[in-house]
Amino acid sequence: MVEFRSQCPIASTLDIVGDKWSLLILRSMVVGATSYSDFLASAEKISTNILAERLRRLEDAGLIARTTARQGSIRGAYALTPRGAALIPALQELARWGEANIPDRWEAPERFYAARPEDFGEAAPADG
Amino acid sequence: MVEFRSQCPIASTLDIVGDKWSLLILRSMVVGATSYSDFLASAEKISTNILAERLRRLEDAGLIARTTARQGSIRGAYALTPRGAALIPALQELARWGEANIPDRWEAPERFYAARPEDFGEAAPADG
DNA sequence: CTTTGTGCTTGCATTTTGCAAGTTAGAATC
DNA sequence: GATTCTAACTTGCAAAATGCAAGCACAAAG
Repeated sequence: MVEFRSQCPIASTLDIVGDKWSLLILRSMVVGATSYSDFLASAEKISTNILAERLRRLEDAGLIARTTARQGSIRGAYALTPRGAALIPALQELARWGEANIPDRWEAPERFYAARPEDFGEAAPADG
Repeated sequence: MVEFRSQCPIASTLDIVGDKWSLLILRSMVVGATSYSDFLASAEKISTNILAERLRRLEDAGLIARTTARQGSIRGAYALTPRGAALIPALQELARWGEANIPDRWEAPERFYAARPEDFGEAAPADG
């Protein structure tokens, strides 16, 4: 369980996702990552033990859900829960700040700024 | 100097303010804290060495400015720079998420959600 | 039934954070 | 003008988080 430093909503949010990696994992999910190897492939080179531990913590915190890709498969497919997707506006603001205030950053892909919490509901979006 | 893990604007923003304390210091400034002892008095009990180091880093990063309260005084008064104030929307989104998704958090004071980056320009707001 | 690849775990080094105590300098007290 | 007082730090060491490299389990492919 998470230990909260105070009852401040910002401090408490950071107690859940304020480590060095959690928000980056969520970011990757917003732009389509679903598997362990997807996360490992991101530009920031997270190490495997940290990734495994963060995925567990984010699952425990109800921000992501692991739905094994096929029956009995070890291969997990991770998806944002509504609770996790509710962090999208915060991620977008952090991205906007970085683009505006740090030179030579990537421009986030359009789908990132277009993403909305409602897109990550219980059902997968209809396909056509 | 900050080492960036990648050119991702989110990752880079977190490389600057993504430690355990920086965003909380900025939060305190948004609601009026200006001195070292103001920051120490916040509910989260930051330790003095960390606080001193974070203030230095935030100043180096151009997010806050130290303006000694009076000529020759050791007593510093810290203020958000426009660059630091530009993080206010991100702080507000983190607070909104915490209020909506973690039980029993404080409600942020009205002045916090009312704060806007433009309020922290070069000049102090007119008084009347 | 060996090879390949994904999804992890383990062990240990390094870095970051935390705690308690000490230091320095201006302000107030006498 | 010495004596507290308090704000603003620094220092030393313990504890926790992170990083790196290697290893292991399991499934699919050949």
